[in-house]
Amino acid sequence: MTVRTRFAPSPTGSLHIGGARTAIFNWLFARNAGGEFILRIEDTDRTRSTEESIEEITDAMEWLGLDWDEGPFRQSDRLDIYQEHANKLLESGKAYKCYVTPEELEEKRKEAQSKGEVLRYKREWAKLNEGPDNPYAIRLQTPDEGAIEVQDLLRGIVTFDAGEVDDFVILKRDGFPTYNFAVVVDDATMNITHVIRGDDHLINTPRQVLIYNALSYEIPKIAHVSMILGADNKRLSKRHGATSVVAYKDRGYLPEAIINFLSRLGWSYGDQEIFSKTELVEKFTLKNVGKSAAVFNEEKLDWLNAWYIRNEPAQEIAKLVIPLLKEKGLEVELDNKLIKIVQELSQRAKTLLDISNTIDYFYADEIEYEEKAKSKFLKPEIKPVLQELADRLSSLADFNMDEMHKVFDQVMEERELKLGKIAQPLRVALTGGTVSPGIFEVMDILGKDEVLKRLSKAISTIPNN
RNA sequence: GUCCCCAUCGUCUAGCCUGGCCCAGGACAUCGGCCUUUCACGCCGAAAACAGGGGUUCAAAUCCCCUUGGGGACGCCA
Repeated sequence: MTVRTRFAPSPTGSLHIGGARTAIFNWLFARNAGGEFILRIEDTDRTRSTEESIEEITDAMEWLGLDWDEGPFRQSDRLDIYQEHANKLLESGKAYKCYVTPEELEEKRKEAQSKGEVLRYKREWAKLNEGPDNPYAIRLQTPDEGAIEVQDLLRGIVTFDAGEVDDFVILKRDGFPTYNFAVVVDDATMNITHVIRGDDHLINTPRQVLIYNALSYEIPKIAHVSMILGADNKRLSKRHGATSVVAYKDRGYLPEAIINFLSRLGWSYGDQEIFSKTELVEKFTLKNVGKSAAVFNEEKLDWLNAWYIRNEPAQEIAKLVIPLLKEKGLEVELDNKLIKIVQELSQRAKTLLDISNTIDYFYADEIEYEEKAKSKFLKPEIKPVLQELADRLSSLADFNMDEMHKVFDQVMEERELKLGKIAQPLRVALTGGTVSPGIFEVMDILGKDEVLKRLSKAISTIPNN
């Protein structure tokens, strides 16, 4: 039988980190098994679901490279299927109509709460408000005692007391299914073989088991993976800062880094840290998935992102940087110069923004000096050195790094100066600051004319003692 | 409160199932050093954990129990 997994987000916001991890696990599991990955939108909450969210989620998944074989299906398009199933249960007496209004229940709930209790729905309330035209919800008739066993691929058999589960709603009075009902009907009718989802759903599973049984559907294999927590050990949420995939995209992270990082959260393969996507597909098994919750550690993500920026071809990174520069009002083409710059800057960037934010001096018409750098390095005693450098560099017929090195060797020897003594002032002259790629690389990228122009500006800036 | 899940360095984790190879390995972060024209990269090194208690056993991070701690769920949300 073909393995079929699914990712079933509810469109109430953009794809968040936890959802992305679940999606990745399902995707990897399916791809590893040569199976199929289905995308299903769980939009049964009419008040909270939005079109924009659906688009944001699919965009984020495409960006991550999580391609799906079927879907996106929408539960809101399948209402007749759920109703059909609910009617079947109604006819067989496994479910019944409940006329109690949500408001009445809410009141009872509050009342119980004030007594420190939890409301347990009572079957005999069902006929309250009964009338031919009165709206009703459909509830599943559940056993009052006994044990409900859940087979979990990661945790083994988890046993629940049937007494804990009361007659829950499967079809709301608006005709929409509840989460538990829709999930079961969908997973069954879509022939899902493996359900991989967050830990927070484990508690729902006994209810779903009851539905499967009532419908005489086979229960798929289920694995509950642990959740991702924030640094404070609380469930990852808005107050932890950036929690959506797009937020990380916008902050200059690469999809490869996110995939790699999220895969390693709760899953491992010996001591290996860096995984290409193909490698992940090859190596992913549920056996290596851990059971405990994982804290989202942005520093490690940074390290991975830096690794990918460093190791990706400069041309590819350059393509990603261009739109970022455009946003800053810097129109740049994908040419040799840009690729060379990116090649250098990517060695010292954690995110794409680190590149786009430190690139300006390569394109500036006029260099502005950082005050501190200027006062520390552009001092009178260095003026003749810079002048000599300028003279010698200007006479170079071939402005390449070999020749530049020779010029520097000569100047260093004559003046008995170490390279460091010359390089820093020169760096300030050329870049305006004290941090940049190697000085020869910088000169190579700027080219002879620009180097001489900037040198002469620096020289004229320095007072004569 | 009730139910469910979880528990190895600050963090992600290896080892746990199938006890001995573990005075617990790797990675991020931290600190020190080397390299060096700055910043990075790279390399070398340091510090850093089996939550506590009780069993079982010749032997326990590994098996069992209790405690503690953390998380999740208790909706006509998903």
